[in-house]
Amino acid sequence: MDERRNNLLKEIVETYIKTAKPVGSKALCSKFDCSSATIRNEMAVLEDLGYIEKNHISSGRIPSESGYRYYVEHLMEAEKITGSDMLKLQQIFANNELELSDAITKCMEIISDITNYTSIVLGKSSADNMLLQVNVIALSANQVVAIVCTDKGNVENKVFTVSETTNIAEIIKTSEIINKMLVGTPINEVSERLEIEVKPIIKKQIRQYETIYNIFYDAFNDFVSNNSSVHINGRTKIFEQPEYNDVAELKRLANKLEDVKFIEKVAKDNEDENEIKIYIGEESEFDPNVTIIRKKYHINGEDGTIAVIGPKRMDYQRIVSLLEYIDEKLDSRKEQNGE
Amino acid sequence: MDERRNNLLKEIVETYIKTAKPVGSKALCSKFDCSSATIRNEMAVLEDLGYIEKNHISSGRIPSESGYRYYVEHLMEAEKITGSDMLKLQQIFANNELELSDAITKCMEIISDITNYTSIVLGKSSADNMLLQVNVIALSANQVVAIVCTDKGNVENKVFTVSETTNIAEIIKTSEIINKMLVGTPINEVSERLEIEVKPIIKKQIRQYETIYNIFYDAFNDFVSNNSSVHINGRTKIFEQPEYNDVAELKRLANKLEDVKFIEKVAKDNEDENEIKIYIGEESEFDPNVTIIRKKYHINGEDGTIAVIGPKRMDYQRIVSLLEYIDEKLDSRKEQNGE
DNA sequence: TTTAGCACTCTTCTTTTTTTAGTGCTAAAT
DNA sequence: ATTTAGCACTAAAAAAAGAAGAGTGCTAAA
Repeated sequence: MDERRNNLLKEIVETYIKTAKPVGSKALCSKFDCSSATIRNEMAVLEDLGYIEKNHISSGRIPSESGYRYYVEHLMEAEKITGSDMLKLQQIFANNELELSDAITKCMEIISDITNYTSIVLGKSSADNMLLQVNVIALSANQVVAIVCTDKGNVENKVFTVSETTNIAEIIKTSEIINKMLVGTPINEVSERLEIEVKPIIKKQIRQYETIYNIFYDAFNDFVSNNSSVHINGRTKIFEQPEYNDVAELKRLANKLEDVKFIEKVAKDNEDENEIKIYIGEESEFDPNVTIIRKKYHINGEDGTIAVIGPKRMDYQRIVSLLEYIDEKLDSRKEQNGE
Repeated sequence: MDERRNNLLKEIVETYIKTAKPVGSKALCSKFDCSSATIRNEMAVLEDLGYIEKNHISSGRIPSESGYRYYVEHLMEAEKITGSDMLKLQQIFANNELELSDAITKCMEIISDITNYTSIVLGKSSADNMLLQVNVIALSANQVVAIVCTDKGNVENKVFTVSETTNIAEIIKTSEIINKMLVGTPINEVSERLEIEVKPIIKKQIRQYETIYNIFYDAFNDFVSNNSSVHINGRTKIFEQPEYNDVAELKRLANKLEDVKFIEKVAKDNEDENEIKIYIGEESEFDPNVTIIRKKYHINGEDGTIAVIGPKRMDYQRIVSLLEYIDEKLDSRKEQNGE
């Protein structure tokens, strides 16, 4: 891979990103000051190396997955964010009243809007949350709402209908017992300790302990299963990309983008590193025709992930610079808040 | 419209619903024991009346919007729900532990699954909710979570980062003042009364009243703007219908189905009646190519709407019977709960 | 090493032809 | 007064054929 070859591959990738059309040799000669035949010879080498491929024998070339990978690792310039992109995000961070988590959500909405890709914010992974407090509020003679709050500020609530004979005072008393015994317990262990430690206690003190136990058991279970916040913006934006011009393909992808659990799974960043990560095509584990770019973030001691889903032919440079910009701004705000 | 003509229209509508293909005269003669020419004569009349139309001069007929309307109003049999459909919903209501609102959500998921249409549950229209209680819980030295609860059991929470110098005790004191003064206030009037009545009071008692006032003001505002629950199931199910075989059409509809606010608006049932309502094509105000069927429900003193969005060529009978079944079950559970 | 030249391959677009499903109308039959 | 058989006619969809275009690979000369 000498310099010219690198430049050629870079040019092919970037042209294809811009036009979505296979790149032919003739279109490139002016840029490289040589004949199309020379370009063709070089292209043949790049094809042997597996970086580019063609749809059929006489078409122009498109980057292969390893071509894109080579591009993002060696060729892409870590260009600064463009002025107009920056402007739009700046406005969000200019508002100091805005909580950081809301700022991130807003940023990702904007990114989806300006880039026509799907963007995702995964926050509140309650996994390592601890129980801080459980409140019970009576709504009427036979309805109560149980509110569970964790140390990271995640709150879930559940309304319960109880029979008229159930004593609401007893429910509240039970909540006090739980607060005394279980505060600080990791939220996914609460159900277990509730059964083993709390149930025997309330059995003695509470008349209708069975019914009441079930209320809290359900409330905590609901917490664990519901408590993840996913924001998906512009789910259908990706369809505007010219490669999605086939009904079957469109339906296939639309279905996948419907499945929040699946998106959550592939977008979630469990790794330790703090870098921007790029998953191209098959690597994405979401769909062979998309690329996912994602970045972990930390605010208030909680982890989250922001991610962008676009076609493999996505504007890597732009997305990377946008995500980096958000990260910078986040850091400077955190310093400002003295964290 | 004599009997034969009614039967003919019914047959045309139902055949088209089943096959999605224009219905020709020949296919109908066996059912009516006459020649195709006779059918053609009758069809010409139905066309003059505006109940059926053809795509081009030599195609079979498809029902027009007024044809569908005539069908649902005069021809459709109020058939009982089929056994297999009933079975699936029965399982949900069999579980007496399940809160009714969760049961409805589950039912609509099932309906979307078994019918391949999009289904919607609109609940929690906090419009006529009253403030029941506001709680503040400290998470750390500079973070608090404010939890707002209404008399109907709607709960929203918001995390606030405050500067180290803000006294959390003062925040909690403010929440107590609010609880004393504003409990029972309709939720959408709370912000106003907070400004006019509460602000002057806390100005005297609370040192950092400006910052703290803003926290509560934001929390209530968030409540009003966030607090509507919309569940949309199978957003892309409708694409499985054979009429959606055109990329442009698909994108158009996919975009509309992305817009939760818009769906909420068209699905919401503000009218007084308690009947199942059917909006065909243009009537839907959502999209000329879809039908929306919806039904109001009441549980625990709150209104909600369930709705199904499908092609105009949707299985009216089936959806109506499914929604009726849910309504029946709801009623019997409410009696059981003594409401 | 580069380049001009040329045959060759596929795709895409346009046009033409064929097939098919259905109609409307007329005139005869019931 | 209906119903029906018969037939000419239409439009769409499918298949076939032709023409144009974009791009390649290879060879041989520069």
